[in-house]
Amino acid sequence: MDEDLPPPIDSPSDAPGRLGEFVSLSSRERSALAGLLEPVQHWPRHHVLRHEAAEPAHLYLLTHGWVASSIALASGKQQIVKVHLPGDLLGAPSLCFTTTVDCLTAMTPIAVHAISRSRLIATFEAFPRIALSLFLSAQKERVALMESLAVVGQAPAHVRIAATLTNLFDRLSERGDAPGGMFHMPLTQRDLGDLIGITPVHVNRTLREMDRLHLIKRSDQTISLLDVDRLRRIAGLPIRRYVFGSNRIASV
Amino acid sequence: MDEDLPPPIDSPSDAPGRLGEFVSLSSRERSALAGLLEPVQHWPRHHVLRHEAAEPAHLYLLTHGWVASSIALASGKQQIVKVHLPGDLLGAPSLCFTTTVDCLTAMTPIAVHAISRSRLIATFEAFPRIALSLFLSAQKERVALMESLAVVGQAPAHVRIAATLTNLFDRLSERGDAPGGMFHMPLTQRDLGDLIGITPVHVNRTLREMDRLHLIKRSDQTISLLDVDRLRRIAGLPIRRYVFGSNRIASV
DNA sequence: CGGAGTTTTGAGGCTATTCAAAGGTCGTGG
DNA sequence: CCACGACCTTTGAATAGCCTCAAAACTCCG
Repeated sequence: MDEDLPPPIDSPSDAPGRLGEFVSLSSRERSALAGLLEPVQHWPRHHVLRHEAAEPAHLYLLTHGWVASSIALASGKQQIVKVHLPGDLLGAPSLCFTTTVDCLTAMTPIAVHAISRSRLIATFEAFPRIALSLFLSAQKERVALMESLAVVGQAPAHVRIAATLTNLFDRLSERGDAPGGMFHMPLTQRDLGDLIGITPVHVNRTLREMDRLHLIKRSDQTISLLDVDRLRRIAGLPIRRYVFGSNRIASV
Repeated sequence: MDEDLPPPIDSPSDAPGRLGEFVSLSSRERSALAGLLEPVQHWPRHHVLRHEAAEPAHLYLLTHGWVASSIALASGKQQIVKVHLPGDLLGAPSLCFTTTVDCLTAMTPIAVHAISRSRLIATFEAFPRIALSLFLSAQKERVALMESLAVVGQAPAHVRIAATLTNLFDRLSERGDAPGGMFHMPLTQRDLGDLIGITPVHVNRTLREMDRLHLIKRSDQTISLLDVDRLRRIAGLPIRRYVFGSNRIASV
């Protein structure tokens, strides 16, 4: 099985990906979104898509691979604030600032479509339902950050790891990329540390302990969640249901 | 004492407050926003405006006082993810979920206008520029959370406190509520702890140490930042400039 | 005046950090 | 094909920062 290679999003109707997740868009709206996408670009692992404190001229739609969004502190440490997966829109938080807020780094080989900031804003004004959809997606990202903050602020290392792994599992599962709790895990232990606010050394000891408890199994760059339910209970976060399906905001 | 009570926002043109911060709205748009506001409600300190896991039928525009948005973990601990000040829109993160994400608690006596969720969404579709404006505000909130996460994840206690105090100072200063670095500080040391992920005992020792170093001075429920520049350097976060003024997105 | 919540202080313990180094993996170039 | 370097993982030992428990002093409010 091609379990760690999600199908690239190529056809125009799929192109907007998660951009219309909360609002069912008309075909006119979907093609307006697809029209924003510049030709696909491919980049290798470790490529910096956009530095911190740069000119925020573009956003990116990630169609393949993983991208970390990170913030550097004066102390020299950095926090990864989000690991982006395929379908995610990158760079939106910098939209209201004169200079980019986060650094976007490829954690795997990636494929992205650039999106012009000014054209996106023009599309907002022409297509209010697209604006509504992206607004709701932004709120969803806010909630993800709120939960990360809660876990990093209040929980010990093994809980932070459990929360991170179940979160990745859930998001990968939406595209069928984590069958049987197993998925490709390109983050190094240092990356994981930067993500959850823990030293790589301590990440190692904690992972090793979770391994010993048969919560996870690691091999190569692959991880298996052996007991997702128990990991969720350890993480201590509620399962959230999106406004979707029947509640999804219908087409006009 | 009335000296630290900011003037309430009452006239219809002011009512939208920060809702139009990034887009200059027409008077028609402004009155559409003002029309969303239900009559003002007043609540005492410690009142829970909206519990976690409740029905998300309303948002709130805060016009007076401080409100904490918090998330509870299974461990019994809670994280305050944001301290809202007058002009802030409360409850938006829950918009795309079937159940509310955060708990909204008054930290002072407050005044709020409820906003119907469904009417807000209808307004989005009718007024694309309002949608754009609220979208940008949501991105700004996202950045605030990203910075909180970075500080809580990577910095020791005194840095977290410096970042929190300068952030409050900056936001209060926009409305002239922190003259000379002095402002009313209704958060208890326990609240501060819940906000930055530190035990109240350790918050106390750290505040006391910062007091000794002449960085801050505390009395009553009031705090003075004696050296804002040094506090900013300790916090280690860049000063961000908003897309505003000449860059502000003009009226059609 | 009593009671509840907040601030302050002390002592001891635990989690996570720092520093250091060895062993492993992988890609690259000789 | 092997040797090398770069990076990652693993392990150990000592330490620092923060937590827990506990209790006293203080403030505020009824």
